[in-house]
Amino acid sequence: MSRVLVVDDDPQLLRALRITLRAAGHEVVTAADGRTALHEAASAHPDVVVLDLGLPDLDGTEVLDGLRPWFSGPVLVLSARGDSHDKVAALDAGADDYVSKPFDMSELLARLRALLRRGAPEVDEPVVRTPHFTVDLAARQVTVDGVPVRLTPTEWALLSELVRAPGRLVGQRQLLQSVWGPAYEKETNYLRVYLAQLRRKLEPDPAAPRYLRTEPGMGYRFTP
Amino acid sequence: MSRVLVVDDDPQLLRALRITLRAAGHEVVTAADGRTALHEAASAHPDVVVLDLGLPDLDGTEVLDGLRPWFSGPVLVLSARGDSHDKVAALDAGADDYVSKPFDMSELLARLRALLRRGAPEVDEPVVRTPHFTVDLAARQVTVDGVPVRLTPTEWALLSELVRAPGRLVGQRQLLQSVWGPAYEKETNYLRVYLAQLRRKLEPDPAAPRYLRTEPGMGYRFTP
DNA sequence: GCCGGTCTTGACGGGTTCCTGACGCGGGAG
DNA sequence: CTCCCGCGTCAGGAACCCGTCAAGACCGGC
Repeated sequence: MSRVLVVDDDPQLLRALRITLRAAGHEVVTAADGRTALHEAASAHPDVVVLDLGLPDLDGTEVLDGLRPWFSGPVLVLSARGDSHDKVAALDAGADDYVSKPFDMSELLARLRALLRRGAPEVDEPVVRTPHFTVDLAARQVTVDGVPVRLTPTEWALLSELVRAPGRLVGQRQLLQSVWGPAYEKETNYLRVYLAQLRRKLEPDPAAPRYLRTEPGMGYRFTP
Repeated sequence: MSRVLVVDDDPQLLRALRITLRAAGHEVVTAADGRTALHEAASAHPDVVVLDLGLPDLDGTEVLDGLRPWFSGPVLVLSARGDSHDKVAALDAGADDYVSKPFDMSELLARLRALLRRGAPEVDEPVVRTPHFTVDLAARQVTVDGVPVRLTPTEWALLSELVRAPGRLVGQRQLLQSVWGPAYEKETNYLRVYLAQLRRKLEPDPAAPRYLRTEPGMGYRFTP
């Protein structure tokens, strides 16, 4: 899902964090001291940094100072010291959150989710393009060859569900459930009707779908 | 500097927070229960919300749910309960930070600074122009072909909400919520009435809207 | 109390969207 | 070869949504 750089000098904690973060779907990069941390942050392009303040070579604030001029992603600071003076110092040095050891792993994960959630909209590409049409998720607008096309609410709900998973197959149950609700899991003819309408509005040749393909018996797939 | 909405039912804490935040250079708006909180959040346009979870009328999560669909600024949750399950729940419900009572005031301020630092600068161009009329968001004035037009408070609230998102579709729920408050989510006829009034005052041809377009079933869109 | 402006509320006609059933086609199974 | 399931297509009626108008409620200033 997203890349996390974990900086800590305690190998045991590092290992625990790596396992937990992997299980939560993150890609994990680790560093055991400040110098490596700065190096890894530059080369691995993490989305978020988890930084222990008690490092053998550099002070935690020094790492933050080295990071902040060019790294714009969120930084979550871990520390054994819990008094508020340290927290204020770290937060004002550029940290986005501060968690005292010992900490609860599920809370750490939730705080990471909150940080990533906020960072995501900027990085996330809310506009999907194909050679023939573009879908702007944020503005809720579709244009074919540059001219805006009007979609009904149902058409839009269906299209956005497909476009949010480019190249991936989306099961008909999932489509029906997220557009019409859990009670309509069996009404596959709805899909046929509305897919046809979408293709008529978007595809260059609606009879030979190029972007909104159907996988017989399984579902549909949007291929940019 | 920035506007803070503080939601807490303890008048003493509310007063302390107001004084401290004022001293730190913030503008402070307060609410003592969930309903007022949602209403104030809609009308006062705060940059950040400090939300106590233990409110007399609504559950804290309900306030978050009412807030999140349209409020994009950071939310810092205060709570008397400190176990990690509550923290995870609040963070996953859309909170950006979680502080347990009793808390250190300087830490709260530092966390607010961190949240505001990351928050979008919101350097919106305060004056929006179209070939036919201009909207000055800062001066609260609209001119059509150079001549000022009088708008009622409700008309203005609706127009500014639309103009703040040029080209983007604004859902009718969001419009109703931010103009009339969360209790009016279903009164879509208000929108019809006031959109008609706005079009009569602004559009060159009110019968064929060019700038304030309606997307049936979804909402309205301002296109410059 | 009166009056002007503003906000709410209800009703109606016209247009659009949604659901539903029917039909034809094609490919795989028997 | 035939049957049958799944898919695409089409069309019609019901339900919904929107724009419009007007009358009553509300609230301030005078």
